[in-house]
Amino acid sequence: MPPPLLRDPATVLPSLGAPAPHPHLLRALHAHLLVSARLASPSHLAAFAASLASASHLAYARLVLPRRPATLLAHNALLRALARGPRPGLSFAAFRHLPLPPDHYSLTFLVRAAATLAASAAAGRPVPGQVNARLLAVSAHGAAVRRGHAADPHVQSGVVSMYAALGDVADARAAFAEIACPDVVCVTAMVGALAAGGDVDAARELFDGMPLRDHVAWNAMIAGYVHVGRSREALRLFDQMQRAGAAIGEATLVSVLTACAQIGALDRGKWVHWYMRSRGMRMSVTLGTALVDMYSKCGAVVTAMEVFESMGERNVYTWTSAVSGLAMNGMGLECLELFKRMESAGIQPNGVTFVAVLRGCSMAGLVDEGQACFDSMKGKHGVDPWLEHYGCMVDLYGRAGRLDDAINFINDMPVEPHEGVWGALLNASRIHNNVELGKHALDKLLAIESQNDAAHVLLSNIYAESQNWKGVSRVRGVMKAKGVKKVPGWSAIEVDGKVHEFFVGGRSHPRHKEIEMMLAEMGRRLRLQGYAANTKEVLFDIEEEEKEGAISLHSEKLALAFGLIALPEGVEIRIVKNLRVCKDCHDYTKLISKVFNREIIMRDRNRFHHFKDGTCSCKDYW
DNA sequence: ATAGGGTTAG
Repeated sequence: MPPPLLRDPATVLPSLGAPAPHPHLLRALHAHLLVSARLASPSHLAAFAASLASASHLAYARLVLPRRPATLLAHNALLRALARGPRPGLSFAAFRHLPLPPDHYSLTFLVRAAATLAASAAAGRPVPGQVNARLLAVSAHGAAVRRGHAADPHVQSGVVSMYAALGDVADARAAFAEIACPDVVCVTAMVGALAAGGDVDAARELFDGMPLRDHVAWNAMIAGYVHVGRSREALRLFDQMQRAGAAIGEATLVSVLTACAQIGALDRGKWVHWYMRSRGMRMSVTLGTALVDMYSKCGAVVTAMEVFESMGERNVYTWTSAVSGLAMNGMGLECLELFKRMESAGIQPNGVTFVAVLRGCSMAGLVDEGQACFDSMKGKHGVDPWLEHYGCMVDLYGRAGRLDDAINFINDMPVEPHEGVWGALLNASRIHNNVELGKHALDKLLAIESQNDAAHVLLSNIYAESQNWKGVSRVRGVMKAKGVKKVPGWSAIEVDGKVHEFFVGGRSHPRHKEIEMMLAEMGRRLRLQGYAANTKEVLFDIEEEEKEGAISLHSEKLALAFGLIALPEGVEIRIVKNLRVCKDCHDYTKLISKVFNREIIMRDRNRFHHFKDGTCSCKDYW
């Protein structure tokens, strides 16, 4: 009786991500295959070759394969295993040494290998073997053309997404244009390529023109909207997808959850969670991670942690989401604790994880702990600090008022400081009203990036907070002269599952009349409490919103007024803003929470503010 | 007897 492993060639195939079979097992397997004469069967040989190729047993595969009559089946199995393995670049070596002419299967595997390498390179991950992803992509495409398989639909769709993974929309377009009669898969690949390149409108046009859309096509389009931050459109498309009766699967829900996270659509996010449970969907790592992210970005950090704890399998993304969620919600100590748990669990943190922990420490004023984390990066975890991490450290010292430490840290940096480092110093100067240091940081910042909008706005706010109105108008003049563009700010609020978006000074909401009346009422009641706008027409929103005269209002005030009208008493008001909240709006919201006796949860670009009884969870430290 | 497009953290 052979071991169960040998009954079917398929069972010998390595599953993705599985550890490499132990050499002893491979030798035993080899012996069995030889003795039972199964190695003469091409399918068994193919399965065995794939098993050998699954990791570091490539040499063994090279030893076994040439001793048998060459079959493309076995060699394709090798290519397939290599393309899906940890070092896809090895497919190219195997391809070059093929003893037979490759077929359309071989080319499909080669293209997939190139696409995987391209994706790694685009993500900034080191490519094993130090290969040039673009060179390999072009050579894979070229091989397909030379071998006469460039017209195979499987190869074509792969080539389109391969160029998309490289970030080369023009080449993806060119490859797509060559397809005489693109099928639904090829068109979907192109929709994804256009969306990844940022041109979602072109993607949408292509999508709308599709004679037939399957669920993957819908997913590609929804993900495209999410990718460029047009989450409301993503959610609208998801509604249409359901009405169209397309199959809703994991990939769809992950994109929908990402959209909910972006705009703080907690009710919709909860609905997805409910939907998963009602359909008995498995909580995969990806789906669970998306849920943790959604709940924490919607301010429901307790639920986020419940989901996190309930997950059977967690990877570095899951842990990082949770660490980042705690940081964002101002729970610096808990964030640090979870990070330590991650270390004990043997999950290797990466650069993104460290950005999250350092930000958590920074927001909670945990200077020594943050310093210890930073010091452990390289030695203990083998993670080389990025410029972002240096920026986090300057932020950590600077926020805590240790401006000298921040400056010394910058002077001791082994690399040239980038705009983020100077930006952090500039922000620290603002918090601690150090105009001189702020000017210095700004000079450095503008020398690197003269069009930096946030820098100008920050300097203006430093002047404003120290009542230097001349300085403020000078900065504004400079901005106008240079044509520095400001990102428009928005605030979103969800009411009955519908997300309402407000822009600065906006009047386009259907209930704008009521909002105006509510704003007047809010102002009247605040004045009774002694509130006076601490800055008249001069204070910018911390980043880019501009206040133009007394009638213009920051978007969060509009959203807040609408929340007071549309949400019943006792229900907390949740607002999500794309920029940082300014001091005036922060003071205003604190008082509103007291005067109207409402809990207000506001997420800005960096963190959450939980307002209650006239105080904020950030302790005015942001 | 092997194959293509869509999904997670800053």
